[in-house]
Amino acid sequence: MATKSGYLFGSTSQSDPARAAKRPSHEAADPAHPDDPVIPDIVIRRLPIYLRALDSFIIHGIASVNSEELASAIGVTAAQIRRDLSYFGRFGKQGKGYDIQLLTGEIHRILRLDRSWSVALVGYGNLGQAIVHYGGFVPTTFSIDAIFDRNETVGQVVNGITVHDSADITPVVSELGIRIGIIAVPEVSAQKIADQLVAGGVSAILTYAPIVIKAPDHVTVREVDPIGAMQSMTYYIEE
Amino acid sequence: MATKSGYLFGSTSQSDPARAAKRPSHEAADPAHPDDPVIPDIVIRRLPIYLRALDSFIIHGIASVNSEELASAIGVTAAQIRRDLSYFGRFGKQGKGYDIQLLTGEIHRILRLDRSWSVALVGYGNLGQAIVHYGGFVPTTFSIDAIFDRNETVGQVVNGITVHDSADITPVVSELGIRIGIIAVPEVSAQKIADQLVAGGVSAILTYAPIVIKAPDHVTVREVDPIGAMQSMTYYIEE
DNA sequence: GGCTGTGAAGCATTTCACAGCG
DNA sequence: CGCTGTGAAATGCTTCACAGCC
Repeated sequence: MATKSGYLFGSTSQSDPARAAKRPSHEAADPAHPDDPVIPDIVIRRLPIYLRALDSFIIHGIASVNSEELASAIGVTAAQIRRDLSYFGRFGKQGKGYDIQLLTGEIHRILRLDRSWSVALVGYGNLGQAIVHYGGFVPTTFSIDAIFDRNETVGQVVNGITVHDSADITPVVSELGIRIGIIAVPEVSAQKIADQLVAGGVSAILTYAPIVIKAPDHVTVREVDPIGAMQSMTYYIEE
Repeated sequence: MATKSGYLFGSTSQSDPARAAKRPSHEAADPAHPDDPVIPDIVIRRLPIYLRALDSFIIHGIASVNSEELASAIGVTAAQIRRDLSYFGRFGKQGKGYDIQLLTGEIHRILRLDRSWSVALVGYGNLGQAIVHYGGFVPTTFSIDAIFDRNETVGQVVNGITVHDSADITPVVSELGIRIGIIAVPEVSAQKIADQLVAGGVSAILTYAPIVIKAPDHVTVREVDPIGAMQSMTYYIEE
């Protein structure tokens, strides 16, 4: 359905602009929470950051934090944290703060990270291989269950799964019921790959290709754009 | 000095929150353009996207576009493009639109991409290697001129440059006059690496480590966070 | 007493809509 | 006549500030 925020395109993501009527639309597709007061996408994108900070507190053996402490760990204001969380419920205790274990659980539930998600990776070149072997995926709830590419890598077995030909994206993704796709192919083929993923039933796409991926409204697209990030930082470098 | 926008942390970046007084502060450091009416960081972060779209038009042999065409190629509104560009000058022609060659040149100048920038890469594991071998860097104005790591990779020669020991970041970066650093090391060492880079004179940091990097105000930090992007997309996946 | 949750206020960004130039 | 550039309006997000619960 509709979309969210739109200040910039998010850390990623994009889409059509003034499509229907308003909503600058981009990155986000409609929430699977039609009833909610429509939570800003910006808030949704901050939740993973809160999660990381909470993890860090847990590791340090801390059991509860107040909004002030959490805020300074992340680099935002305490009011923002309280406001963000208030969109979803009342997780704190006056005079106390937030129980970290509890809050972590709530955020996981909100983001639907309290289950595991199958992911399809398209493109098994340098980047794709780095993604597969990246340890950072392990502690998360995502598991790469299908890999696609063309050329010689097809047929190769990685982590127990066979690299399929990109031509089979739609049927394989559909068969496996995969809802998340990662695009790690060159720009020229990115849009086509996205279309195939969508046709296979994917509704969330993370793309590393530096182009604006067009997708239906119900598909969320986020873009990882290190080059763009660098190109915008040079603006601020003082000589 | 100060900072920019702050809606989320940008596609990346972050920093302290209510540091001085207001400005949510984050990602951006003061512009090297103290006189300008202070351009929103969000606008700066969109310029690389405009650049990509313009490139694509050039490749297709198109010489000029109006705001409407450019907008629909990117997925934003025409008004936004006109407003964004108006922060920097008047690059269009009424009744005509924008000359692509000219506009590309102007944006390059604005972002200071009309020169080449030396970059230091810290971390030469899977990710670091993928970054070095990533073709996407070639057509840009960035060149990795120093690589750092620990362990066995030290001393190895890559693309003509030797992998230095991370202990030497500060002196080497300083010696080479490098102003941009890329952090591709595990979370635990990321902050320390950032400190070393800053001590060496770096004022723009692109980090792949999923933690909030603290840096002085004059340093711009942008974060690439694929895991966070995925964790926030699951919110929208409809069953 | 401390700290959350939240109206209301304050800002920032986007969009409208149109005067006016080429 | 088309399309830019831009006041002014609209929208959206963040921060203030405080009532009220633990």
